[in-house]
Amino acid sequence: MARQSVSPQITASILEFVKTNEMRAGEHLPCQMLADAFRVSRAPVNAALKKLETMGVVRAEPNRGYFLTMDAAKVETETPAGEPQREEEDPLYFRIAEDRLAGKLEERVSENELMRLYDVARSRLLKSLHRIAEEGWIERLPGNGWAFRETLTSRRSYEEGYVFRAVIEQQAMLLPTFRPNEEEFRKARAVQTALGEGGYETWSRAEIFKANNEFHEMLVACSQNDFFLDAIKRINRLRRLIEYHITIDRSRLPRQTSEHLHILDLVEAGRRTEAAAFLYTHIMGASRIKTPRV
Amino acid sequence: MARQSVSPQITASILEFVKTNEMRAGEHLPCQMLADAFRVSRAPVNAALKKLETMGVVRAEPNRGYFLTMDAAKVETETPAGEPQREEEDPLYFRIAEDRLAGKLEERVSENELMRLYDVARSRLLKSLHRIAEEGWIERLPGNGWAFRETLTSRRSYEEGYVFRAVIEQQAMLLPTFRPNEEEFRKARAVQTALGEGGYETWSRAEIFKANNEFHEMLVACSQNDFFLDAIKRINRLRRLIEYHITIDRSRLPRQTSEHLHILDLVEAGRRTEAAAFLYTHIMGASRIKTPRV
DNA sequence: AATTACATATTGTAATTATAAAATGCAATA
DNA sequence: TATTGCATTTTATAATTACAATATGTAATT
Repeated sequence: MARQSVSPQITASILEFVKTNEMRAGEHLPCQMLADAFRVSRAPVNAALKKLETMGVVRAEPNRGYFLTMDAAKVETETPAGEPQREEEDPLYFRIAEDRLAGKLEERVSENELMRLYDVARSRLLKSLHRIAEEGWIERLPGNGWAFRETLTSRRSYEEGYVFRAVIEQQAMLLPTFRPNEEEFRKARAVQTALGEGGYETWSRAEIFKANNEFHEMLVACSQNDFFLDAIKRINRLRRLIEYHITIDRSRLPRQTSEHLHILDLVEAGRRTEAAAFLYTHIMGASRIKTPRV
Repeated sequence: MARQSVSPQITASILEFVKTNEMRAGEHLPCQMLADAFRVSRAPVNAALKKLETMGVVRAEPNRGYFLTMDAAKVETETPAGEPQREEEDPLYFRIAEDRLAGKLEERVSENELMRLYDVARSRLLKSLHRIAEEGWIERLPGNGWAFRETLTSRRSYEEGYVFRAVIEQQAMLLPTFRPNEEEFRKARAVQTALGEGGYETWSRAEIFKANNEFHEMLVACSQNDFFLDAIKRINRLRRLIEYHITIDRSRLPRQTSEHLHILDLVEAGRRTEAAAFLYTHIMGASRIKTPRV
């Protein structure tokens, strides 16, 4: 009846933090530092740390705080698979997306109708609807009900999306403020190489999709212009919904990753115009081959 | 205690509808047609028509519906100034924007704090906050409270916005799907001419700003790509908040309108590349001269 | 055949709680 | 001096409910 806690998310965030920072066994995890990093108070961080202690990832020392019991590399495998790792996104959101894509939901729907259909409380439904509205594929009608926009379902808008991405990313790279971030380039290179050298056969669809998006968002972030980055992030959130329904053609991934690496090469060689042009055709090339299930 | 009605908005919409369609006295206003146009049911439309009847704009004929009593041109002046014409946007939203721009609101705020400060109910506050979140200049923190982003307040992001607009609009015009809409061009020409021939001295700041935005959005709409159009609309909603605080330099308006007309000329002459390049410098030129009050 | 008028069904909002969670101040500790 | 541990204050949410507004089916009217 009270609100649901954020501390499970903080738990997951701490694990992620430990991994990306490649921390070692014995390192200290100061409470306030974690709180600042995740923009919450110390309270939920403490709750999360207590849980991690029961999981054996950290151990508490009286009046000194929590310390890692194992190296970052070992952390994930030690995590018990039983507990829901990260909740962050309400499954209801995905159910609505699926049903809309599958044509099970009419263009206009009322809140009560959806509450009955999914058997959820209004508050929870509204949260998902607001999120969807923020992503731009549903909107409140002036009177009762909501209306889906065709963003997700039409072939035409799917193609428009690719054009938009290609233009934004190319232009972002051509901005005078564009400046490659060495550290990020290094990481991206590592990921793309791993993906190209076998990862494309074993990684999950979600992992592949995430790696791809992060590559492109990293490039746009180098433009140092938040409006370009926001625009790309916005459309990528949409893409995720549609592309999950497309069987990934894994045979194309080696070529994709080598193209990604080629882009990094060109940028680092200072051949920005070439890189931007290549990026454009790289994106448009991806759109022509896949076929959305609509 | 129950919800607030949409019918006042419908009332305003009907007046607008009558004017933009240049309807004449005696013309019929079918209920269902209006309901479809505004995407509501007949109920609020009937309520609005009843109100318009008391205002003398329409008259009811039994079993035949409502009919205009005057020509569209006369409608607005006949509207009693006493009633709030159109509410649509909660003033609370603007108060928050003003206070944030004036630096009266910290970067982090809690809902209760804002409720006390503005003396409003939570439900109303949340509506404004959600709208602001959708516009991208505030975000929910994971725990309690909300955090403003620097979108509105920093000089840097103000300039980034101009770059984004210039790029998007130029590129939209260069898309192969771009196709000028004759009717819209004609209307835009009329508005810009009126503005250039004296309107720049008499129109209100809001009217000038609206005309300018509509011109640019019309151009982008011709690209037939909703992602480009959405991106521009999104950033224009932001701009409205900031530019309201800048004293319009009316002496620049004749030049601005003549540039707008020049763009229309170039497009209609089929010189799209030139038009797009000119559009780019037109937008960037505007950014350098104005100075935001921050 | 289209539209209205009216009766009825349905919908979403605003107000009001109880309550768990988050935030925070401060003494104790390393 | 930085950090923890703990007690206290503050915050936001989920569940309920009443009711005005919206939506809609249908007979009557033109």
